[in-house]
Amino acid sequence: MTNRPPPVVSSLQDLADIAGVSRATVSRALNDSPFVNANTKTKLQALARKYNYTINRRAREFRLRQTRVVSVVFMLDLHSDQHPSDPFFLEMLGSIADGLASHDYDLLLAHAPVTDVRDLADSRIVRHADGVIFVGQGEQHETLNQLVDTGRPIVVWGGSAANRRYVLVGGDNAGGGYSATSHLLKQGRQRIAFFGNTRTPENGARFSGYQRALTQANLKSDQKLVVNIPSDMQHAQTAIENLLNKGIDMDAVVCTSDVMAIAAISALAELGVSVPDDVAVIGYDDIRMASYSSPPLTTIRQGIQRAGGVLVDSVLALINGHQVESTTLASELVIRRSCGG
Amino acid sequence: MTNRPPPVVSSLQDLADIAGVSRATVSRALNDSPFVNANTKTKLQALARKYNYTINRRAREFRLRQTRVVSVVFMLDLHSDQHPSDPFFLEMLGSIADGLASHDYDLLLAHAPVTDVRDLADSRIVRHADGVIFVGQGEQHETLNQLVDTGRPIVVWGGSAANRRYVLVGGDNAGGGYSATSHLLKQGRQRIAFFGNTRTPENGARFSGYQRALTQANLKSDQKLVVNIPSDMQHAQTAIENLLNKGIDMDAVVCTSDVMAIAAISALAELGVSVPDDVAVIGYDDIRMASYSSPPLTTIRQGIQRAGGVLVDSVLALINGHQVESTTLASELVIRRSCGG
DNA sequence: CTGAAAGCGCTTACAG
DNA sequence: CTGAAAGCGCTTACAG
Repeated sequence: MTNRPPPVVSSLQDLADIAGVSRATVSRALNDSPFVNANTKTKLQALARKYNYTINRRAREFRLRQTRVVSVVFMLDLHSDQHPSDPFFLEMLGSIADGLASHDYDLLLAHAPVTDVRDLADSRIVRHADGVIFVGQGEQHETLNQLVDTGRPIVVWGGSAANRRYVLVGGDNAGGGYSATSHLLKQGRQRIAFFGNTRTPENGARFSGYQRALTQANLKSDQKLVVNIPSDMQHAQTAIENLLNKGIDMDAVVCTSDVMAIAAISALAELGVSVPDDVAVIGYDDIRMASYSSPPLTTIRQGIQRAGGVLVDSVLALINGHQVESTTLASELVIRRSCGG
Repeated sequence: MTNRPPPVVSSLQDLADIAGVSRATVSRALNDSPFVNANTKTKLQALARKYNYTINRRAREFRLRQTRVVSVVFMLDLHSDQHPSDPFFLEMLGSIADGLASHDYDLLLAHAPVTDVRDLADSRIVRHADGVIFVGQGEQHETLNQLVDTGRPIVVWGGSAANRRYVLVGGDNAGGGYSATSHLLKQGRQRIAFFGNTRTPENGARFSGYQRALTQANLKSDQKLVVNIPSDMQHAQTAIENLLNKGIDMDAVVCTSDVMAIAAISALAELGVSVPDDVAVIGYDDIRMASYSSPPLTTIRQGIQRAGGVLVDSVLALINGHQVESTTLASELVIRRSCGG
């Protein structure tokens, strides 16, 4: 007497043959359709588990003309040739990945910088995904607007910009820039520099908050202290060196990212300037490392975990044909030691 | 007289109808098959471009039973409940993403921690990809071995381990641990601590290098200075506090990651201990931020850019049925200021 | 509630 | 070099 090997079940039909039903019924059962007898459904689902069968995803996607993939595009600053080594990106990516996974969607990662919509609309990134999440707008607000017009579900993390047609999720940038600057003013700082690329909507809003705080304190902003640079470490370091070389008077710096702030502190220390005694430094984002810098960084927290969830919920809603509102998440001042106080 | 709208071409058949050939010929032409007349091919390719048509990827993948996707799995330390906020991961991810993109493969990101092979082998991550790159082995060497037995193309970034059956790409960890420790000894340090989870193959090898350097200098390692902790910032900070609280004599720390080193420096500074005057700190990885910490970090460089390329070339070769050798990349001591000298 | 049938867009062995 | 034909594994409108 020979043992027959267990049948290999690699399609709906195989399972249907075993169960003695049609593959249509198996399809319905496994997709939890209401149009199957509850018993049949339970039996079929158990059978699928027993034979370790799951629906062939490519076939299903092909049939349904969907991909069940969401692309994530990081908008790199075109003026900075650095790779995105900012941990803010990784934390955001992790939070998006978690959100997508919980809805059984895959995450397709786009790494190349984006310049032209037409290229983008035709790219694998957009064509092979049901929707796209952009992290940051860079200076490509208009490109994003045009992409919406192609009808693809897209959601953007960033700051508000005029004539926006895409769904936006972002922090309260004007508020963040304001509270960072106010905090510094409360510590008695008067010569406060601003580091960041103010052409991006996020940083533009942060800068307006900075200006508002200054005005409110009856100070006017000094162009020499406004340093328009990409938000990376290299530029922050160079900016500190330039300011110091030129002998420009300054007692604080507002940075548009934590990595800039960390690099600024390092550059200051290297030149014998004490933080926070001589110059206070405040960051933005509250990446994990902010607690572990020397000194620990005072910064504006963007709720990164929450952000990922909202971004995912928003694209998914769009994909499912729903109307979606833009969202602004609260920003919070986190006081550590880099500003004294 | 009315203008007829340009025909929408959304399949091979549509293009074939326009060209007056069969869809088989169009398929061959667009896939650059040698079995088509060169002129026909050129004409058809031009036509495809004109009508902005590209082959439906899902249909093709379904037909060919391939996905043209490579998954990337970060092996998180199961003893650390932190998200992977280590920039090393992001830099590695970027480098892998670049490599994959240049071969027209998509990157599927896996974020959930991995425990059981059976779960893993059945997971979307493995089933919906042509191959998988694991970054780090964690303590799951055996799990990885079992996964190879399922016949899937997998490549692992990590350290060498006994009875390995998977293809490995990694740095020279023993050499790295050795040169880090030797460098410290040359600076006159004698009480050198080691921070890291030595149960992972990578860190185990680094630790053996540490021990070898010590032995060679006629010092023996002191168990009180060997701190077995996950390679994250929180644990590094706590370890410094513990050592100092217990009054354990120490003049240097070898860390198994740059983020640990940065956190250690911060903890030391908070407690009034000067780096490098009182305690020297050396990191591992040479993430971008290593140049910008305070003080700038002396560390062991792992060629992250090169690593991504090798990992990608290796999985792709495996996917194409080739034999693949494991690779060891050289490690390099990068001297900055955190160890004096 | 269930099944037979059509069809999604592609590739390729086969025949010419 | 080219085409007709089969078939990948699935879903769903239609009929019962």
